[in-house]
Amino acid sequence: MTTKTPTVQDVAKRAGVAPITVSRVVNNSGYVSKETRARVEAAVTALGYVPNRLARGLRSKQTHTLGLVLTDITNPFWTTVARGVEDTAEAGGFSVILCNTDESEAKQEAYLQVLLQKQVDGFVLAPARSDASAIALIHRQNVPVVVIDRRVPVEVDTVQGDSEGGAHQLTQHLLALGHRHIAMLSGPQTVSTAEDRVAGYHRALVDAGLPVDEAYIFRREFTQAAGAEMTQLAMALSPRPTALFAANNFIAVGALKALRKMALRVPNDVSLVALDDLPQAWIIDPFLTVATQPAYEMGQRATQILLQRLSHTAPESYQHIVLPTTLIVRQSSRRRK
Amino acid sequence: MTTKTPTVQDVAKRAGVAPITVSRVVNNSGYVSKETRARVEAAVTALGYVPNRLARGLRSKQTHTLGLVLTDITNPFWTTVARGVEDTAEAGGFSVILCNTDESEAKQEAYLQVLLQKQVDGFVLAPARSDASAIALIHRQNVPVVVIDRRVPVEVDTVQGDSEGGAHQLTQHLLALGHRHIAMLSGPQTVSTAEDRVAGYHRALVDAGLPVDEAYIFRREFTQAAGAEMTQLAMALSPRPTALFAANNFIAVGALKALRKMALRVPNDVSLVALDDLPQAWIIDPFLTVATQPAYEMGQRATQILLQRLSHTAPESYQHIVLPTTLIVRQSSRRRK
DNA sequence: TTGTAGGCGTTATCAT
DNA sequence: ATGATAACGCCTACAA
Repeated sequence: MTTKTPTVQDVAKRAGVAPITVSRVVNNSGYVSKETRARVEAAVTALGYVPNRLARGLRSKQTHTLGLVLTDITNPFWTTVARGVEDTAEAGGFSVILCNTDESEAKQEAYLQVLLQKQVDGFVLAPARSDASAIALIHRQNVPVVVIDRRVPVEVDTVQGDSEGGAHQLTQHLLALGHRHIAMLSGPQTVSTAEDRVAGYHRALVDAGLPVDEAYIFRREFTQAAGAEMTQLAMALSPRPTALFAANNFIAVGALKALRKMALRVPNDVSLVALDDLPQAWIIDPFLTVATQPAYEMGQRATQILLQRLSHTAPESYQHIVLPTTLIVRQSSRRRK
Repeated sequence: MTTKTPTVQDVAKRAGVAPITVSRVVNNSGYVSKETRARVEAAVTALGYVPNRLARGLRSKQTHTLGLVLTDITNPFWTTVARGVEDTAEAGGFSVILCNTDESEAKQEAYLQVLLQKQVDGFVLAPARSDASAIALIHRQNVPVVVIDRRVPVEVDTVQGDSEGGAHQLTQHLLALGHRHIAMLSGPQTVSTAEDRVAGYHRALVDAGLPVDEAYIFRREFTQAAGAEMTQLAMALSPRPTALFAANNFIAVGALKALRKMALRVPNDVSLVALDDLPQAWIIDPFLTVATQPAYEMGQRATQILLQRLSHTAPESYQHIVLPTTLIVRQSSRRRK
């Protein structure tokens, strides 16, 4: 089977028109008479013509493709963000290439390079670290980026959940229940989201006129294993915390598993709250008190801003969107005994 | 900022060589003297040159990109498959574009078109339906495909889990525990995987010399909602089933939720088994008896075959790989009282 | 409403 | 070991 794939030329010849006319029909651009259009369309289907986007992109400098670079595709928070991005992009006539960095800077740079080489028109990026290097790399090629979920020390559009506010909400909730020793199980210090959550926790304590004991603040990865480890350390403190704050959903699951191993019951023996929900699809019986972020909307908003930048309908100045979290009180938190 | 992005030409000029030499350096192809290479590399970094993959693909007819088209990215079975594909592709120097069809044929066709236009070198495809149309569309453009998870009525490479065998295993397990009325909660009749699981269930009953009552076999979507609905219907049968067989993990979760609503306990009041496991990351306390498929390996094998086809090192004849399932007996199944 | 000419950035082919 | 030339398939710019 060496039948060369048909090109605009072939279609044009068959329809008895010039190549450019075929282009106009296929792209719905410019004037084409009804009859010509019909003839061209017939030729297209007869030949099984498929436009070559490489050639199109090479010539037009527009690939109508966005790069979406996330840190953890196994976390439903991120798959939900991805849905928001994808739906919005599709509605705007854009495709999305999704890449997963596993929080690795090396992987991130490799993917960014590939996507830049593929001439994506723009990026939605959750930087593996809250530093400027990734954004600098992209900006160097004059490609727009919207940073999602995290802050970075560069001027760039950003869309985040209100980590600080959500953490404040949850901590306040625990304080109102009478808890005075609350351990904070957070993520890496290099990720702004983690530090914002620590800040919200901090502010709630200060607001309540309570001292902040650094020994009760833990910083590890955003993983189950880290959550379990931090829980063990926290429960060894004296005085022992009566409540735990998990800075994300994976940490919360790790905490639950560790507590179960230590034969401690939630919320009877210790209260547990988390920022980010657990995936409803897998939870038979939701019981965790959480502050949830509007993940889908975050993806939507980020993409809208990006599309506006691409169509030059965005305001000159960079935008910084912060979307509020929602407190959902369930059964994992209760009044201190 | 209207600084045009540098091209091979610019690099060539700066290094005092011909464009083709730059190409040879960047791609490590052909002979280049040490000194020339050094000069070119210096020019590349000085200018911040990034190769244009569109132009490269247009000229060389190879994009080193694979299309991965799946039916449900929210299901960890599929994210695990995706990991297997991605890792294998990356090791072979290929990128992957991941698309999610939501089991919709319309979405599937749209994505296939876009990917074909982007000139992907090959596909790993989980067809939304077990029919030939999608594969025909791809084959028409002379692009190789490996079908994963499902059978199709066309000659093509396939990689599947042993659905029939796994279902047989699980049913036999329930029969050995004394269950005689087992309801089968399966997926759509149009998906081969669902029907293979029904077939395995069927064979186990026949092997045991038991009659097969079609009333105990349900076919809906592979979703939680469908699982809950089928469970309600099943538990209304007379005689009431003492065990339920969920044809996938989502159906199992739906069944669990429905049973809980009916105040029926697993496994005290009814046994439940499933094909496909639940994601360990989110399960505090795994208790479901399952037959698991080697999802990661399925992705790996499919990609290996695809890469072999692309390098013309695959055997002439199409391959049909069937990977065995593993029975994991936990606490959701017990002897009939 | 339709067409002509040329070039996007790269590499295959054929020299030297 | 390096280079000149052309071509990949499409679309922008400019006619007619």
